[in-house]
Amino acid sequence: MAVFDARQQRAEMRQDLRAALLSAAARIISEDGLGALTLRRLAERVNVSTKAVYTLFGGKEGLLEALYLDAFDGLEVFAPEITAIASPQERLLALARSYRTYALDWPDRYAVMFGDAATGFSPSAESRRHAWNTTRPMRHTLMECKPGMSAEEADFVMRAMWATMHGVVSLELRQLIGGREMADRLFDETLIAVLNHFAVPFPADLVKVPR
Amino acid sequence: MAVFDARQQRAEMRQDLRAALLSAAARIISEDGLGALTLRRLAERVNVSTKAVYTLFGGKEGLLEALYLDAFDGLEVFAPEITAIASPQERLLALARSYRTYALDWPDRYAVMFGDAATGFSPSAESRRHAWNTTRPMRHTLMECKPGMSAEEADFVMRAMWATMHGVVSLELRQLIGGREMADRLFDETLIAVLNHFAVPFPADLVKVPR
DNA sequence: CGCTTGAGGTAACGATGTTTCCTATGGTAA
DNA sequence: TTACCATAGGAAACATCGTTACCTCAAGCG
Repeated sequence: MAVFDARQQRAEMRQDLRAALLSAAARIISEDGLGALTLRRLAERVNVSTKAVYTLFGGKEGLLEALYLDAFDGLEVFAPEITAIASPQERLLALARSYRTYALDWPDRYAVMFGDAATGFSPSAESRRHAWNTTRPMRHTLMECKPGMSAEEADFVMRAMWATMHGVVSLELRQLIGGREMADRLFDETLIAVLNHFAVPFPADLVKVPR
Repeated sequence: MAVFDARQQRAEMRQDLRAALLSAAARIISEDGLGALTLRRLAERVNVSTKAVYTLFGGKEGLLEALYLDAFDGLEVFAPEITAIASPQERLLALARSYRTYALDWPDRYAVMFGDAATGFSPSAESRRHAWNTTRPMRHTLMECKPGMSAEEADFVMRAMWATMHGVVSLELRQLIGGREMADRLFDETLIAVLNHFAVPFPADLVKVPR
């Protein structure tokens, strides 16, 4: 009993340290960008040595993979406020817009999710599957918008939506799109273009686009 | 005269060294990825010291900016073979597909164009304008597809196309899309969805999409 | 011909990810 | 209980990175 408690306490401390490192890393990234995430700086902030990152994550690559998973999980944090919306169409639109808001609010977290190979990190197949799974609420809402839609079709349309959302957001973050209102229109219109193409009922007046 | 020749020869050697560094850098990136591009390795391959990169580019960031511009210029290399196509619609489709081919053939060059801030490099406003200018042939073809289209509208539709193309290609490169044939369909269908949405005449049977 | 200017090599500097060595603490078998 | 052992984590060294003083030296100038 005492032994079990001690073991459990050790496991908890391990988890606590892991969580502390992850949150500190996320904070560093939010504050000074992904390039500022250094093992020494991270360790100093949590008051441990850099070795802790190796025992817990196996190195910086493992740390980045954990941050990758956390960043995708963060996408779902918006869901609670949105699931209350009755209309599936409005809910789908809200989910899509929250995706963009998330990316614009935490561009460096988004960079972890879609950053290139310069970081030396490439997510594992399992992590990529996890990333895809975070689109489940959106796929579910999508099927509510078009009853009778097969799961395969929903998957395909979801990928199309994801691609267009990511495309607009990615170009916007790199300032390859004009201004904010241009990106607003672009996001809504490409979204509605894809939904219309796949015959997903979507009232056009839902998206207020000045033409 | 002899003075001018000598000066010209010096300038030429400068340009030669600059070109040699750029091509060697591109080769290193193609061979071992963007993370393998090191000033020491680059200098060794061209048989100069790392200082040459500083006098010619001002540092690694300047080198990356030059590679950024070159990578976008590489997009237009496909144009000559494509401009021969008579039908504007088929030409537009060919241009779009060549964009994807370019990205899939040189993923690391594409990473330089759209890589995140982890490299510590962010293109200047002028470089971004140059990047946008490489879409000119596509915009021109777009206007041929829909006579009477204003330049502003063409710009907007071009941005929508770019976003969807980049979105699909980006997810594909990160293996966030199923297989090759899935990405094939996704690319063509999102493209046609956008063009249809903006009322660009585009024969549906031009894109062979098994439904 | 003496002077200046600038490109480019050498070597050092600070910082990074990683590894090696060591310590100490908690669990385990006799 | 006691002696052994496994493991987490700290300290410091290592290889490598981008960068920068410092120097050399050849080309252009009066």
